[in-house]
Amino acid sequence: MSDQSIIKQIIGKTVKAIRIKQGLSQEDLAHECNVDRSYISMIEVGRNEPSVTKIFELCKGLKIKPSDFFKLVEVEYAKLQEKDGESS
Amino acid sequence: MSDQSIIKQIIGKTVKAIRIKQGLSQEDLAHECNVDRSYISMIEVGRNEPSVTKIFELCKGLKIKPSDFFKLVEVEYAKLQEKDGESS
DNA sequence: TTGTAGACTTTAGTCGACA
DNA sequence: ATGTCGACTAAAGTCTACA
Repeated sequence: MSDQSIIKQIIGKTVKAIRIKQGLSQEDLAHECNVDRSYISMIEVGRNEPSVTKIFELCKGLKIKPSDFFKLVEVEYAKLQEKDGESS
Repeated sequence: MSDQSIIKQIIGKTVKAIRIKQGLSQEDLAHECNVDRSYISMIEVGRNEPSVTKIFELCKGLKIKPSDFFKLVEVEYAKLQEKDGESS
């Protein structure tokens, strides 16, 4: 229940953080990736969880390697797992 | 058109390769991740593209870090991009 | 042990318009 | 420059059963 929604929140925050750091607007990024601007917004806000394909495209626009992107996500995910107290 | 289907093929092959290496059956993995076995099959065959959330769960069962998983995917993806002749 | 089919519910993803 | 609503099409994801 928690897991399914946690990931998309993290992805959204991560995309936004990188986009800001690159000095891009949502529209800039949307244009780079050939998607609608509103879709970028949905992702960043955590309303939609982008598919891997989309994330690869986003990473192209964000000029970051997908594996590096997921490393960031992974770290945040691990943090939240601690809080929730997940015993592997 | 090509890109959208390439990724799921790569993900499928990658999941399968790791699963085999771990000596797990599809059913073992399905049980680890609390999903149906047929779903694992669909992924491996490249019929469905699992969401990031699902991939994180799969990685837990496969005992691999998501970022490492995506590194493998990324490498294969890069290879195919060469073949297709993607500039950038 | 794996692939697939079918039927179903939920969600991603596209787009235009408005706050 | 960003979030959201509404409506739509496509695809994910679940499950049972059969090759």
